[in-house]
Amino acid sequence: MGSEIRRSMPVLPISIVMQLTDLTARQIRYYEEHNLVQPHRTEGNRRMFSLNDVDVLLEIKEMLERGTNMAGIKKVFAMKKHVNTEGKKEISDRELRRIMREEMLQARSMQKTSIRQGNFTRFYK
DNA sequence: ATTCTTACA
DNA sequence: TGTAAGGA
Repeated sequence: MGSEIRRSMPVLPISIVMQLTDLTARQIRYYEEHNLVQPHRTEGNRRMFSLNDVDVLLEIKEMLERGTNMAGIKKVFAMKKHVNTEGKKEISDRELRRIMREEMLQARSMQKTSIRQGNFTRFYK
């Protein structure tokens, strides 16, 4: 598992990440404030992103384009973390229930958006 | 030349 | 979210 360390290596300055994701510096910093990404900092306080960070930002961008707001994105990532932590092989009924509950809360937290955006099935791939 | 933080006619 | 201001 040496490719993983490489993907986690902080080597990209924000200008490059902007080009790679088509996100503005403002947006990237904003998502960091919400702890969706945690870029490394250089001695001069410059942000340095890893390829994994870029992937996360791309996922955020896609969800944004689908109409998901910050609240929804945060919940999705929180769910992902739990799913990954507890293994994607067997998911207990209890966990499935919790995930579905989170989905409902997410849908409720968003104005008129349908549960379409919360289709959690994509977290199992 | 770049990026950072803070703040909002 | 954009953008101006003032530092680093």
